[in-house]
Amino acid sequence: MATGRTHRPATRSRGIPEATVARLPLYLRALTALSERSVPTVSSEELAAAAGVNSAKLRKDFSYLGSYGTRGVGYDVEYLVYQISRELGLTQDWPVVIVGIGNLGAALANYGGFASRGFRVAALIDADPAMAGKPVAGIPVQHTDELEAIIRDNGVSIGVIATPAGAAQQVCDRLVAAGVTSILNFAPTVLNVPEGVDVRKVDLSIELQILAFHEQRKAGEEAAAEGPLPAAGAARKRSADQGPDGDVPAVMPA
Amino acid sequence: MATGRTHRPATRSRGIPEATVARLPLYLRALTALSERSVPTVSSEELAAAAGVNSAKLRKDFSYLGSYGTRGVGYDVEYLVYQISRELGLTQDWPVVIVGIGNLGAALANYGGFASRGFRVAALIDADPAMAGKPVAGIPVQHTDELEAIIRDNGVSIGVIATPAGAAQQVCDRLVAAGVTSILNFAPTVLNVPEGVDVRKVDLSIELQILAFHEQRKAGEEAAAEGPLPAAGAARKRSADQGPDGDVPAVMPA
DNA sequence: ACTTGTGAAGCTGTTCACAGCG
DNA sequence: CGCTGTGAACAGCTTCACAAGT
Repeated sequence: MATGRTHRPATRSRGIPEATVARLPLYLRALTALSERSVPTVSSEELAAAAGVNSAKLRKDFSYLGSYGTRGVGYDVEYLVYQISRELGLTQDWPVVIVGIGNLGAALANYGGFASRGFRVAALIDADPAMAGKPVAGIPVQHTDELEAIIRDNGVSIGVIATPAGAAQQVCDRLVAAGVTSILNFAPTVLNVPEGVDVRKVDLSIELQILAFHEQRKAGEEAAAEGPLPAAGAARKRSADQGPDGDVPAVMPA
Repeated sequence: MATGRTHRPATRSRGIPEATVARLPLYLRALTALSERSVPTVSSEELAAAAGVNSAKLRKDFSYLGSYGTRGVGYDVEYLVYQISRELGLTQDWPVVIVGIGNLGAALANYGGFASRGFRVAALIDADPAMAGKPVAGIPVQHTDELEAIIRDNGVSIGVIATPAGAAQQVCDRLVAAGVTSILNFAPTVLNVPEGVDVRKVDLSIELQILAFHEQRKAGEEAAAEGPLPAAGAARKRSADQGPDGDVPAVMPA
C-alpha cells in the first residue's frame, strides 16, 4: 500500500502490503538465526513457528515477493535472507542520526540491532552544550547547531528523535528541512510533517496503556461479581496468545 | 510497535475493536493537553487533528464507548478524559516491574509518561550483582533472585523486559510463573507465553527496517523493475530533489 | 446551522483449503 | 508423498455520507 502514486483510485500497484512489510524483519531475524546454525532449508511451518506467526500467513507474505520456495522441500535459508534483505533495502548502507542523547538516545546508540542491519549511526546530536564532544557508544556527541551540516555531509535520510516531547516538532522540522525523509519518533507527541515524509512512532506509555486495558478485562472476567460495567456475560474462553503478531500501522499522515 | 495476542479471531475486547483501543491513549493525550489549557469542549474535527487521525475515525472510535458527545457542540473535555481513562483502566494503580536495567531499562525507569498515567514502577530488577542497591531514577535496583518475591509482594501484573535477547525468554518465564499476565517486551526476540498472557513488543530495529523499505521505494521512483542491485559498496544516494512530489508512501491525505 | 453518531460501502488483511509441482 | 503458492471466503478496519439530534 505504500506505493504512493495512486491517491483515491484503487491501488492496483505492484506493491507489497504494509502488513507484510512489517513482518519481513521478523522473518529475516528468524532466518538469520537459522543461517548462523547452518540450516540449509526451512519449511513454512518451521519458519512461521520461529517468527511467531502462522504458516499460511507466512506463505502468503512470501508470495508477494515471488516464488522463492521449492514445493515439497521448503525455502533455501541463504537465498531467502538475501531476497528479504534486498526487498527491505538492507543491502545498502543507511546512515542514521539520533537526536536527543538522554538515557533513551544513549540506549539507541548502543543498540546492536542497528549496526547489524545496514544502519550506521552517523552522528549523535544533543542540544546540551555540555554534552558536546562527550563520547556515547564511541561516538562523540555533536551540538544541535551542526544538525543541518551533518545531515548534508553524510547524506542522511533517516532520523531518530529521542528528545523530550517539547523539542520534538522543532527538531523534526529541522531534520526535514535538511533533507531527512524518514523519521522514527520516540517522543510522546504527534509530529506534523509534509507529504512524502514517513514517520513511525514508538510510544512507551501507549503500549503500557494498551496492556492495562487488556489486563483490566482479565480481572473483570474472573471476579465478575463486582463489575460496574454491564457486560461480558459468559466470556468465551479465549484462545492462545502466543508469539507476537502483526501490528497496527504507525505511519502517520501529515 | 506490536501486538501481543495471536492466532485468534481477534476477539473484540468487550465490543471495542483492537484498533480503537490502540488509539485511545492518543486521544487521551490530546485531551489531557486541552484539559490543561482549560478548554471546555472540543469538536471531533479539532481533536482528530490534535491526535493525528481523521475525524470520521475518531467519531467511530468514540461511538464504541458510548454517546459522550453533544450534537452541534462537540465533546466535553473533562468528561471524555474520565471516560477514556476508565475504559483503559487508568483510574487504578498499576505496579510495574522493569527487568534489565541497562541503558534502555534506565531510560524507561526515568520515563515520566509512566507515572503520569497510573503506572508505578514498583521495582527495578537486574541480574548483575554489581547493580544491586544502586539507585536508578531514585529506585534501588534489586537482584534477579528477588524477582518472585517482588512480584508477589507488590501484586504486580505487568512486567517490562529490557534485557538482552538471550535472557528474555527466561525472564519471561519467571515473570509469568510468578503471576505476571501482561508483558511489554523490548528484547528483539519472540516470546513464548502460555494462554492468557498478553505480550506486546517494541522492536527498534524492526521499525528502522520498515522505514528503510519505504525510503528505498522513494529512491527508485521510475525504476520499478527488480533491477539487480550493485551489492556492496558505499551506496550513497539521496540527492535532495525536493520539488515535484513524486508522492510516496503516505497513508492518507491530510 | 452545526456537529455527532452510524448504516453502508469499500478496502485491507487473514484464514481456508486445495491445486500444482517437486 | 510433502510442501508451496494462491484463489476464494471471511473478518476487521476505514471512509463515506447523511440522518438525527441540539
